[in-house]
Amino acid sequence: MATAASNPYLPSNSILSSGSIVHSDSGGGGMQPGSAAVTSGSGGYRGDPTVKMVQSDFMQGAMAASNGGHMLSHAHQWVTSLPHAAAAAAAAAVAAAEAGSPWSSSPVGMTGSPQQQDVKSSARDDLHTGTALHHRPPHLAPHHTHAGAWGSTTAAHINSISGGQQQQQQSLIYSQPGGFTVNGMLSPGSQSLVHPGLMRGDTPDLEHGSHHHHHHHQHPHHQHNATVNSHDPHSDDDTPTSDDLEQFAKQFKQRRIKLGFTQADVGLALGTLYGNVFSQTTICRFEALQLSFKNMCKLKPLLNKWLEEADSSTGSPTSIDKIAAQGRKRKKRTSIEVSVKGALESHFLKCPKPSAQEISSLADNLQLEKEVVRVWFCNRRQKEKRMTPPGVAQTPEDVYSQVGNVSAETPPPSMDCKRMFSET
DNA sequence: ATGCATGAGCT
DNA sequence: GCTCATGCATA
Repeated sequence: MATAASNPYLPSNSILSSGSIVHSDSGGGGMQPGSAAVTSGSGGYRGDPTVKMVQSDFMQGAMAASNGGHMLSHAHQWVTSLPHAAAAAAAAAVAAAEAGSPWSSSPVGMTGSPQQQDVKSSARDDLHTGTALHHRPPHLAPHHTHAGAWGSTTAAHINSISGGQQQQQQSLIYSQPGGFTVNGMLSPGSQSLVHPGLMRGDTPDLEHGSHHHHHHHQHPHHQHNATVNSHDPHSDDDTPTSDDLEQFAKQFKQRRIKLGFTQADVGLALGTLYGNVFSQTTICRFEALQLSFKNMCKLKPLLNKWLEEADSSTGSPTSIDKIAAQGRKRKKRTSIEVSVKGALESHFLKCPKPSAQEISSLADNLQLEKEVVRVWFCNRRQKEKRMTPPGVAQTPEDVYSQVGNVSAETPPPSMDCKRMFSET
């Protein structure tokens, strides 16, 4: 096959590159004979349908599978990223003051496993942002499968719950290393960010109203925790609660905007300060509370430091250096037609975790690469986890009110969703 | 602000 | 294969 040495995914055949993937017009998940121009037609790099385990956990219905049936289509293929110098846009007038706290409803279900590579020694920090008037009991609420978001108002322990299938993660806190930077730049001015000491008093808006009202309901649960070697089971000053995070995120966003920084600026600054750069996406998701609980906990200290640094430097020109240049080949984003998306969502509702075989069938029917479909499901599941579950009415307060669910929610028996469609 | 993607680490 | 963290590219 003609393949570029550098591109494992290079489309060997560019023959059938019909621009339009689809020209469907009817909603309902109709597929049509289109072209396989969806990112290369070659086999791809993987194709070993072997295992297939379905556990199926959460499932909730709250979406509709509707589609429009129009849209344009793009041909996808790999692109060689080009160097782009980003110009800094100075205008970031955002003014969004929306209020929405999607979460604070589902329990978290992650375990803690070490990961990461740059966890330095650390000192704990933060949490003094001003809230934390509450405490959370040392119990977890490993509810079952309904991953909606993260820990409820109280459960926030990331210790190690071993809920069922989640793994990995890293320590929550770490501070800056001895003082080196990967970018080769350190913010001038103050390195001891540990305590800005004084801050400008022009920001009286520290409203942590604190209107917490968290009740919880948790029940013992399955599994076994086991092994708990050294550890203070009582540390009650670490691990912020969901409320803490929510409050912090809001404040953070507000201050950030007030100070005139964009999300991207913050991400870069973090790199400069700690050596850990983050993208605008991550900052955005943090503010929007769209990260996993654990991830939020990890980022909070860093952002908190940045905040201190930022607000203490009245007129200091923030060091904004550019680090860029990424020369990597990335697959061009595949645009999935709305109609196809509708079909995928329908299937997702039926079976969030399709087997490899099912994915293949689906891919075939939808004329998408198997990999694309697989990834779509992965992303979908991930999204389900962070999105506010019911979305529908139900104030955070009401969520907790649902006591009585102390039933033993047995882990969903793995059921297999066999192919539900065929093409003969 | 988000959709699709990559990769690490774990089963 | 999956989850989870993270981000480029895009709407």
